Amino acid sequence: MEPTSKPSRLGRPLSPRLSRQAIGRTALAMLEEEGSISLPRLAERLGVRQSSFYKHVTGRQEIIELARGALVERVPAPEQRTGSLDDVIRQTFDALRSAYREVPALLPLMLAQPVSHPAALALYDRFAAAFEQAGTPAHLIIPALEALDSAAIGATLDAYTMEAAWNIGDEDQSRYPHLSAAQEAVAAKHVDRFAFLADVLSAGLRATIDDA
Amino acid sequence: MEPTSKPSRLGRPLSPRLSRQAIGRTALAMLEEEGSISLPRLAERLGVRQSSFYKHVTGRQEIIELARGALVERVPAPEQRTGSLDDVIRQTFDALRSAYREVPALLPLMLAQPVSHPAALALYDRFAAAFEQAGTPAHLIIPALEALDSAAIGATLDAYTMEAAWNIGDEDQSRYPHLSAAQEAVAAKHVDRFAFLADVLSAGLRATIDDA
DNA sequence: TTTATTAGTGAAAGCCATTCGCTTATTGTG
DNA sequence: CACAATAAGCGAATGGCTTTCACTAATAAA
Repeated sequence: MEPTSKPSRLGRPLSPRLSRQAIGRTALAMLEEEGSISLPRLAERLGVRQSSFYKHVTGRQEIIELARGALVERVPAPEQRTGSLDDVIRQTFDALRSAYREVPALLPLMLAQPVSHPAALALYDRFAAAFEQAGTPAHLIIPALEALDSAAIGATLDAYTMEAAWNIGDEDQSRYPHLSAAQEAVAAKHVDRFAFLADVLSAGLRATIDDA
Repeated sequence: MEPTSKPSRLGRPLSPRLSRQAIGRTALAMLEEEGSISLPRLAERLGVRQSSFYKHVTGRQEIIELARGALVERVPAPEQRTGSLDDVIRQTFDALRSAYREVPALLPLMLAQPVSHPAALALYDRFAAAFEQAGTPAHLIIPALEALDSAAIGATLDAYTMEAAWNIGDEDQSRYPHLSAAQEAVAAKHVDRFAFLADVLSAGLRATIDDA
């Protein structure tokens, strides 16, 4: 006879079908594939009715927070024990950007609520440790992290949302002459905006930190 | 007899009660005061039923875009004709940040969709002109603007959302030692995160632009 | 004057998040 | 070992949301 799995339509199932981790991971996958989260569809994916979520979670917001956790799980720890400030800056920026770029649709949801998932806090803690070890003054660590995080988020959203957007409609080019000229120039030179941002942040952070 | 105003429950009203501008401005006000937009409540504010919106607008998304337009209307044009690159950088960052800080709740909504409002494009065009005039190479204007915009958005959201957030729960401080140490240090020194970001961007952008 | 268009209304459809009472399995206690 | 307490599902219902569509009355055009 079947040990676990499918039968029994009513009452507690033989083995649990949900867990906070499974919810977070599936929500993240749904965001990647469909671009949004809805509880009915999420429930369907997990072979469960929507009302079941509330045994594991207080509501939609917490599911988004679990998706953040699932995303953060993918970010690798900072590499080596000893790195220059430049290395740390670039590794941090790179790690954040790589994570975000795979699920841009999560960003607007994430940004609408505070960070509370332990895995996310732990990740920031690891980054803070790396900055500390690279000699950053304690009072500048958080500002530096915020700068990198903001830039990574912004760059991801720009690539995701804006790309098509301020590619201005052909006939309207004359309305925004400076903008469309700049647009053409950046396209012609295939500027790597991500590398540009990394350079800006590295130069700016190093200068400002050493100044202090 | 009353020339315009209230009577007539059915059919076209004597004078129009809605306009795209009014919708955008009221939506922005609602975001400032209530922190979110809903069409029923927006309709109530405007003395109208929700279905009326669809005579002026294709849907919720477009209303958000109109709110972006209303926000952008508040941003002053770049000051003087001739400014150093540093001036332009700081004025741009400042203008964006000042606008965003008054309606942080709009940011997650804005970020979920492309920029299409003419006033917003016109604003970016003015910024592009200022960079151009300050001698920025054409292919770096857009990347520089994106960097400033991202940073302004990130700084605003950090102040709005995170403040309470990675103020870690007291008992959990030991779980994130580096983060909470950094948190204490930044609090003790009253670091002005906004000024820090402005310095980082200014130094970084100038270095990277002059390099090219 | 007639006709077309415009800007409102009202009702309804369909999605969504959330709550609650119910059922069945598991866990802990005397 | 019985048996209470708890845990994890389900089903149904509520209330909010966006959007659509047929309607009505005022204005603009022919």
